[in-house]
Amino acid sequence: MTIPSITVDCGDCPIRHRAVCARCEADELSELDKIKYYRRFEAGQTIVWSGDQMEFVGSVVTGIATLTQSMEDGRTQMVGLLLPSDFVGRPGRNGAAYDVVATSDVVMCCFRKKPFERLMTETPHIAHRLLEMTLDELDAAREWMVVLGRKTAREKIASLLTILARRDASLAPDGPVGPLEFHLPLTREAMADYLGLTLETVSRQISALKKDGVIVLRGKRHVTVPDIGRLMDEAGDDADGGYLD
Amino acid sequence: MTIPSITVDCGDCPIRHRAVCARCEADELSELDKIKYYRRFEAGQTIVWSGDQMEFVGSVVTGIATLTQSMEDGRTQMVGLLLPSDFVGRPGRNGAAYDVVATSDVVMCCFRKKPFERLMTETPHIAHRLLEMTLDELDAAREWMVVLGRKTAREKIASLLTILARRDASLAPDGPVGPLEFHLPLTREAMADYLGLTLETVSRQISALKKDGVIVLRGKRHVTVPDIGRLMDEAGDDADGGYLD
DNA sequence: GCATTTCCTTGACACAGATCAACCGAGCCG
DNA sequence: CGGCTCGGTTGATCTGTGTCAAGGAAATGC
Repeated sequence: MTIPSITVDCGDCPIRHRAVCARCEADELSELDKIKYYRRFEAGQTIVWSGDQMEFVGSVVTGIATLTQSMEDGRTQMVGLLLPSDFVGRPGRNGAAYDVVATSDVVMCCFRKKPFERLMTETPHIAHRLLEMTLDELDAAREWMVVLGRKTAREKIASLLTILARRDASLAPDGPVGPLEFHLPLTREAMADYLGLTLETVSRQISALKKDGVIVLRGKRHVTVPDIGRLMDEAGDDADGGYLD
Repeated sequence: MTIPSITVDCGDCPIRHRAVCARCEADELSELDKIKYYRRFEAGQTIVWSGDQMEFVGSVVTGIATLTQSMEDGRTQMVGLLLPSDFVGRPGRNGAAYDVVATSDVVMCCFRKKPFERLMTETPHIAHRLLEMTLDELDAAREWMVVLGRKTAREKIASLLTILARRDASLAPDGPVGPLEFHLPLTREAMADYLGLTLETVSRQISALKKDGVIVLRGKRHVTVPDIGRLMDEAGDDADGGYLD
């Protein structure tokens, strides 16, 4: 539920990166440019396997990826959703802790890990940004723990839709005005994995929200939210995400 | 489920701090000592209210504290458990994001926030440690998301007991040898808040684990684990916490 | 065209965990 | 001592969500 607060214009990528990218600081421009490169992944492709070495860090430029963790018997829980501008990687760590999977076609703006880490240690400003970003992620993870531990299925769905709606709105140039519309970037099964539900329950609750007029569906993936306040009420959140800093 | 990996001997406190404390680096010794002080909190006392300014960061020296988040209707979810040596605070952030509550009497080794942040920006080593600690916490939070989203009540209890047992064992001088014993530092209600259950379910599952010989209780709070492997099986975890770095 | 696959919806039913309620034992206080 | 509170246990019952199953709609391939 973190709302992007620090964004920078990379100059190259068609998004505003959150936090770390070339051209964010004039000083580091040439250095970061030297170690920057792009990678493309196809929908369904696993970007990193849990436990593997990760040789890069970077940002999602386009597309959606997920962080998931699986139990031995196959139960899986998504622990993070990576939307455009989100950062991927564990600077200072060797192995990946989770599977990173491309849910749609994904383009990532990557930095080679070793040089990036060197740059990080030499550039307090970058280290500081990374700490901020990690604290944001920690906040988001803990916020999600409330969703997983205490919310009903309907509230869970509403919470997820609220995040996606706000995220889309914040990327739009003119901010959240009028009824929000967005494309659902996840299958029902992926939503279930994020919410700790089954796909059948997800489907039923979406149908229920539709029947009650909280959302309008065109096809199965295009969502219109006539009243974002109504949706947030359904999510059981405080009036506003509650962010402070 | 994070296993403490970096500990330092503070020289003053009767614990080995995780990560940041005076005397961890000779260079910063005098500086950190200047801004260090102790605070005592009574059981039940709220150390920080969500949203309030936090004027310190620090480590728990003795006692147990919890991080909790509440919904408007009173449902509460614990999002973190603070045991001796754990770090408290959000360097670089102003408001607290959660309630921090002392579950037992607590002594904290605190550093005044502003000077600590200054020191942090001037001392790459400290900044780097804080990033590592925050990544640890993020891993732990995400690990807990699997517990909340996908585990059964019995598995949840076993997961919590495993954490507490391992934490106690790692603090003991001779490591995990023979049957583990530890004091349950939480009420059934606090356990329920951590696990996304009701206190009745917690009580029932503990009784069931006791009946099945997975644990032995003396009184209501003293736990003996005859076979930690058995307990970990019950928790549904991979053979070992799965930590890599 | 038809077959196949993928994603989704809906129904019937089962069950894990919530809810409501009674009670126990220990500690504390007047 | 009696009365009270707090933390915990256990039983009876209810219910939200999981499970199992059937089938629909759209895309893809032959």
